[in-house]
Amino acid sequence: MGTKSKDGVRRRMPREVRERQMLDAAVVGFARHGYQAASMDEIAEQAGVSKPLVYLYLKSKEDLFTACLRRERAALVEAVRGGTQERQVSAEQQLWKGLCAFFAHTAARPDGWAMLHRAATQGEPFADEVAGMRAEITELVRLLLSRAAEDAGCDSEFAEREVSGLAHAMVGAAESLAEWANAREGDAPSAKETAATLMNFCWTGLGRMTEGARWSPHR
Amino acid sequence: MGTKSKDGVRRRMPREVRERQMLDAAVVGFARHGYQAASMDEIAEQAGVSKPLVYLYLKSKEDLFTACLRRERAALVEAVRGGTQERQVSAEQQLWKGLCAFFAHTAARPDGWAMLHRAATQGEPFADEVAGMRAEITELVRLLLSRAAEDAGCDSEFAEREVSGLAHAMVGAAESLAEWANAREGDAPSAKETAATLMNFCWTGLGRMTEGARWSPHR
Amino acid sequence: MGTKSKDGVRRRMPREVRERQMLDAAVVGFARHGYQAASMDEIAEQAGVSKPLVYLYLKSKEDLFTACLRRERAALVEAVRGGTQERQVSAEQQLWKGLCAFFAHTAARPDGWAMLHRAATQGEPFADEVAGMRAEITELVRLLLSRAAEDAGCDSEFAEREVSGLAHAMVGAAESLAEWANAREGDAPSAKETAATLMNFCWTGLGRMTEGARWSPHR
Amino acid sequence: MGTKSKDGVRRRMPREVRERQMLDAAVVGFARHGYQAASMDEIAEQAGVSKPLVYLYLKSKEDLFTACLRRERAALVEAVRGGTQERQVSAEQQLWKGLCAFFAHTAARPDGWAMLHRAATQGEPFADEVAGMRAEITELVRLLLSRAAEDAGCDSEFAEREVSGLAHAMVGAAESLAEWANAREGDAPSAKETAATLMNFCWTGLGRMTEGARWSPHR
DNA sequence: GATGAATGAGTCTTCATTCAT
DNA sequence: TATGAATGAAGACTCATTCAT
Repeated sequence: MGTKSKDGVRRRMPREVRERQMLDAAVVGFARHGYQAASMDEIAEQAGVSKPLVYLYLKSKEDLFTACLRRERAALVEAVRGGTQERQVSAEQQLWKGLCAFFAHTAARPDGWAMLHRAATQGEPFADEVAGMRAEITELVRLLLSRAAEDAGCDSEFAEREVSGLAHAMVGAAESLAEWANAREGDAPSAKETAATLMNFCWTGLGRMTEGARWSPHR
Repeated sequence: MGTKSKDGVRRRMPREVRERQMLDAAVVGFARHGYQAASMDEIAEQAGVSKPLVYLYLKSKEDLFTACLRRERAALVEAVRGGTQERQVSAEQQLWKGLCAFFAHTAARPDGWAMLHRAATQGEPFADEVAGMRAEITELVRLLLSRAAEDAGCDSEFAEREVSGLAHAMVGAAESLAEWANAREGDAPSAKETAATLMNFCWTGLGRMTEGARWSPHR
Repeated sequence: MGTKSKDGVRRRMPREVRERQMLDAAVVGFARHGYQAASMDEIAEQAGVSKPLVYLYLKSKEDLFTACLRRERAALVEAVRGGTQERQVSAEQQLWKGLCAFFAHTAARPDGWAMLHRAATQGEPFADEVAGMRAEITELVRLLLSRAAEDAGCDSEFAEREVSGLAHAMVGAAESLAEWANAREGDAPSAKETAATLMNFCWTGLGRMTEGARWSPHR
Repeated sequence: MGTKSKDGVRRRMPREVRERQMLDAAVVGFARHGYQAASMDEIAEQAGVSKPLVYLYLKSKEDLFTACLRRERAALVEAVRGGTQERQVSAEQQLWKGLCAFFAHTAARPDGWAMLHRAATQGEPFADEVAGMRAEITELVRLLLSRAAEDAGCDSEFAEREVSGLAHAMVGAAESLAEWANAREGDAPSAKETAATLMNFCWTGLGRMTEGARWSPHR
């Protein structure tokens, strides 16, 4: 139980390393059980460390959770931003790259993503942190949609509020797809496949909207 | 504290009524704090009943949660089904009606919806129940999309798997929009507005897909 | 262990009674070990109750301590006041009665007194409560000394500050004597004996002071 | 953090010096928080040393406390003895000198005195040590009082037990006054003033007692 | 039908103390 | 000499749950 050297004694490790191990274990625990149900005992054991050490390094359960949150959030945002940063390409291409990066990341770090996703529905203490992340990503998407509209020569009628709603829908759809893709074992679709599904789903509609067309219930 | 008659004595009420009060209180508690953080004490007090009575009627916290889940699930599914049941109309119209019903319901019972939504990320004991509901709704959507494809004379190329993904994306988008709409205070959009946003977003793309067109990264 | 009925089952008791038992046990615990070292587990066991009940009724260790403090303080102050209340008699007689009452009380409730005494040197949270009690008693003594001076036709030279110091000395001496008397087992002096010791010690000096005489190091 | 030389490296210091630093820090800690609440972490940090070093030098918290106790006790007793040692002068003058020395010392080392004073109400482990000190000082006073009685030609009626009580009262009064004097900020009385207050208070009474007079409640 | 009284089991958190270097 | 790394043991506190009336 825990990281041991060859002669069965637990190794001393630099703080940095141990801290990473703890965060790793914590992410798994929080992802699987949620904030409340996750137990510090289990996390410590999973990290191969005694509980006091966890408290020495990470102060409290709340702080530990926040630290995990921040790390995973940073990793995710960076991944998504990475695909969106090239200024040369069109908004369409950027969105595509971003989606690919998103699905690749969520597939590569399923526990990290699960934790972030669950965190959205945990209690107040983390509302801000989580809302912040969601806002960050949604804003990213909103900007892209907005720019796509501009590229298409769309006038200001394509109001802020409408784009906002679309961005939220998009993010929700992406999250749901990520969950769905991760849930499959064996025949999980590739990140690109999933991203393509989403692009297929919405891009045309978005294009038509920029042209001023609106869907209406009457016919 | 609690429901009292004019002379200060707690009223004896038929089981049915008391049970509803408990479920109501529980839904609020679970919605606001999540399963783990919600406390039986608080729920009992909120329901105006002593704790032992809650246990007498609902057996355990887990059972109470499940009961809430089932009730809210049934209400939501029924609401959505209501808009989709008319066999005469087109799949498009049915989807539209269903979305309207969904957003209307989530707006009318925010706590119920919040609980269902949170439940999706609570621990294992309820995974089945919640997954069941999600599957039920997703299946509903999947059928509609499938039928829309058929209506459009689309052949079987529009494979099961692709539609499945779309249905998940759709449901995720709807959930996200519902959350977004509920979060707004004051200028919350109407159910129809929200539904229209979503239809705009996806319906055209869906149409094009049924025609065999696919979005592709290369141009 | 704990209060049991004849058939070995722990009895249900009205809250009031149980609360008193808890306070009794807590006073003993706090008196013997001090605030920090006293354990809630031990207190609960001593009271013949489970820990949660202690928390249900008394909220927290700090609150429990405060409750004990208040109860013992009230009892002590009332006891001392009782001997001092008769307005007819001289200050001298009142002081005498007060001292007798004080020593009688501290002898009758050694744990209560020990707790109060220890509390004076526990940490900040209780500083106010304890300081308040000390101030209350010291003020009582100060008034008596002041009045004794008046009775002796002493002018205002017998300044406030000087009386204040005397009152503190008096209280300190009394506390020390109480401790000393309680520590003896077997040949403990009676309350009256102890009170007489103190009166002997200080009353003449006090009298001379009111006449304007002062002790001085030079002869 | 800690004593560092100019180039930022912690200085190697002779054991003696380090040990003094630790005791100094410990006295402050124990004085402020009491034995239980004082933390070894804080003490080590305050001393500018790592915790293992504290354990290397002082073995355990209990030993550390005892060491502090002994040091402060020795310092206090020596200070008081210093004023009492001259055999030439009268018991009265010796008592006066002793009191002056006591109040001067407690004012000069408030933390040391606070620690000693608090120690009197800490748990069993130190009861002996503390009782020892109290006994030492009380005995000192008792001897003086006894000698004063002798000087006054008082016969053995002035029984041992009576003097014992008086000594305890005296010590208690002195402690209380020391506390009271230390608590004042700004207008704190000088050691001599405080000592004079106490002499005024008791010396006359003591004189009368040696003459056989006794205070009695009946007139 | 309804509840005040009561608890077993478990959680987070802290602290004095010791290795290994 | 001196310390960063690490932990066993214990304490405060809470919660779902049940008895006895």
